[in-house]
Amino acid sequence: MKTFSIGEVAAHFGLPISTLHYYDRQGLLPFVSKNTSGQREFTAADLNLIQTICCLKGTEMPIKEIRQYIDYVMAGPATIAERQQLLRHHKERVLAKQQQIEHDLVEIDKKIAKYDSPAAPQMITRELQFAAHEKEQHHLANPYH
Amino acid sequence: MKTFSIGEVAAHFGLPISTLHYYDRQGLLPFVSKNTSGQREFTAADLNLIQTICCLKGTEMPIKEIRQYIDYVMAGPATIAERQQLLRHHKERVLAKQQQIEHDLVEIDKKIAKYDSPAAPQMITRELQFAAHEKEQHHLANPYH
DNA sequence: GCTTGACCTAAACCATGGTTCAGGCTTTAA
DNA sequence: TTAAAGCCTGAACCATGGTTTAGGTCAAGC
Repeated sequence: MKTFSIGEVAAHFGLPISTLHYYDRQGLLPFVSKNTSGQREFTAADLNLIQTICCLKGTEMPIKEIRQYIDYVMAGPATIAERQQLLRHHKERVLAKQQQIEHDLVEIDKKIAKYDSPAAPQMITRELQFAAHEKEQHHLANPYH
Repeated sequence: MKTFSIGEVAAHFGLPISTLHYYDRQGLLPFVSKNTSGQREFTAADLNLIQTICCLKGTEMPIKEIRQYIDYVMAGPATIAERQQLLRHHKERVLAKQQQIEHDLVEIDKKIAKYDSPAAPQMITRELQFAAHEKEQHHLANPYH
């Protein structure tokens, strides 16, 4: 079982090295050791934890919260309940966001479908006219061209 | 059909007024007119467009791209194809991101389940020991406690 | 043994998406 | 008719999540 250089790890996860440095600075990689000449050596276990970090980041967990999670991990088995709570809470947020996106996508799909209709130019022209009319009614400048 | 003040619109969409000002500065609200004394008056049609902006923002479309879309809208029916392409492209990106999140959530769920097991403390202690062992093997400092 | 590519840190820089502040007009309700 | 609340602009400020630069050390191949 060999160890990996930062360049290898970066390539493996498709991240710039600078991002790994940044994560380290933010306290996300306290588990990564350095060899006697100061270079980071990543073990297999390290890669697993970085994989987890990538999952959390991929689901938009803020760095500070990832850091909290990592701190729990570093503290050993005593923090299992806290880790679980943190992950559960995160999961709920992500699911809620997924729901909202789902909803927004429906609206966007409606727009796409509308633009697909052969009657789209007429409909849109009418809408534009109505909008202009509405402005006029209220003695407002017409911003449409 | 009345018009709405910026405060009313902000309340309606659950946004700070400052965000609407910001959007206007970024060119997202060229369709909003001002009355003779310089205050914005939002019409019903304006609210519809802002609703669309909220959908795009809710699905993480960057401001610049929302602006492009709005520019197309302002240009009238001639840009229907461009609007559709923009929305289709956006939709694809959102779906891809949803997929990736789905995948990440599975991993997170595994963690949660693992922490749920009564054997979790033992498992985690063993993992920790193994990680420490791996470090030792490579003559690296043990960062765990 | 020397060059080249990989790595190190610290600090500066950057883009994005806002928020806050200052100073001044407008509208509304007492 | 006047005070309070609401709106205006421009500019400064901020947090987040990195990236870039500078100046130096380290390691691998020739």
